[in-house]
Amino acid sequence: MSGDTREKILQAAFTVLSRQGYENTSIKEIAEEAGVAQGLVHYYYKSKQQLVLAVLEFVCKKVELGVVGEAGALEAFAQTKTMLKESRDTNSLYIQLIGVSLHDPVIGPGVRDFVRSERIHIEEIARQVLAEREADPTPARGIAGVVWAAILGIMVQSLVDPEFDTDEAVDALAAMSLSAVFTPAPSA
Amino acid sequence: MSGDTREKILQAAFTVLSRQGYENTSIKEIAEEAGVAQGLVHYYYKSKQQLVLAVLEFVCKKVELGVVGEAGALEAFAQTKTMLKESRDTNSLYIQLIGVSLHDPVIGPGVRDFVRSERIHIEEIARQVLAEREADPTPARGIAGVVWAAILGIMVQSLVDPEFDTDEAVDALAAMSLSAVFTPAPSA
DNA sequence: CCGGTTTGGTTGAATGACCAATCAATGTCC
DNA sequence: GGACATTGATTGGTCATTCAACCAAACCGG
Repeated sequence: MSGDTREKILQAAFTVLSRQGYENTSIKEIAEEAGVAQGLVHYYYKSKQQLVLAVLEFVCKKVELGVVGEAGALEAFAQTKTMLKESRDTNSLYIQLIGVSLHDPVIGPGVRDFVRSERIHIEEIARQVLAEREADPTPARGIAGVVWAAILGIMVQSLVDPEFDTDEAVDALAAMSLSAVFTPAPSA
Repeated sequence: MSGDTREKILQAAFTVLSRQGYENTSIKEIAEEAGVAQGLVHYYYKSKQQLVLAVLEFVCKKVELGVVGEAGALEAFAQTKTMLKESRDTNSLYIQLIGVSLHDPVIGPGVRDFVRSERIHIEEIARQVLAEREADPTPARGIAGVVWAAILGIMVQSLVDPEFDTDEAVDALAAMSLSAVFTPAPSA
């Protein structure tokens, strides 16, 4: 039952990390939560960092979206809204790891690849929307960068500030993104 | 020379934090960098967390912007560009502390207030731009939330991914923000 | 002008705790 | 009997925080 234990550890790690945060979480606590011996955690994951990266992948598989198409962009924003409401624990872990990644040689590359793939996903959506309007696809990359950035920033605000109006922000983002499609950007 | 030592400690703390990151930084190292005894750090700052919060305030005073007005919005985006290039250390600390704040009762409120005040600052600019166009000021709050969010997200990408094109993203953000002023958002 | 005293600043060693990672030993299934 | 899975004690550190002692300068009564 190897794959089973592996997953048990991942799930336990996520639980403890969500409750206590990265730097207040010890391998010992994760092992206890999973009901296994401390050494077993290191048997499956060479270091705490690799474990945490695996946890990030593990919990983000569940959140993955799969939208494309015309009104699909609007659909994607709607999904973003519920994601911001319902995956708070996952998002919280994500933000934390971004912070850690800035000074950790293992987590750094892992998070960077993660961020890239998300942005590229958004870029594809942007490209499709632009194609449907028969507009120049060039600004897609810049727009995707901004949209990803905005979603992350909204995520941060909704986690940090309980009074922040998340839906309002996502609506504003949707409006800004779509209006940008009509008025081409002035080049620097 | 009390205020002097205080500042020496803050500066040293920033140096070490920038080099090593929050969780790899010990009070001992900060004291060494400042050339004082370990105990002195706790004499001025009751805990590591309060010290780090003070550092954030200390380094952000230097970055503060003071722009308003018509083309002032464009000016603000230009300033944002150079801020993203030149204050990387400060930004890195900021992002890290956001992550830590999610599970720290001392740093949490500190960062939250920080984020709020920044967003309010942007909201004022947005309100002025809308006023000049004689448009409805209602969407200012939502727009400000998105603009702050986007700047933070761009900051993250530029720190995490060396291949990220920061200027392109800021240009796209400027274009999106300004075009949003003309086409009012559809309400949910 | 001068002893003594208070006060604020400063020291560095000691405390008590915690942790990631290792490893030899044990168990379990084929 | 061998490979994989699991144990938990051990190792070698690290850390934030506390504390008793030390120092110097300002202060004050005489």
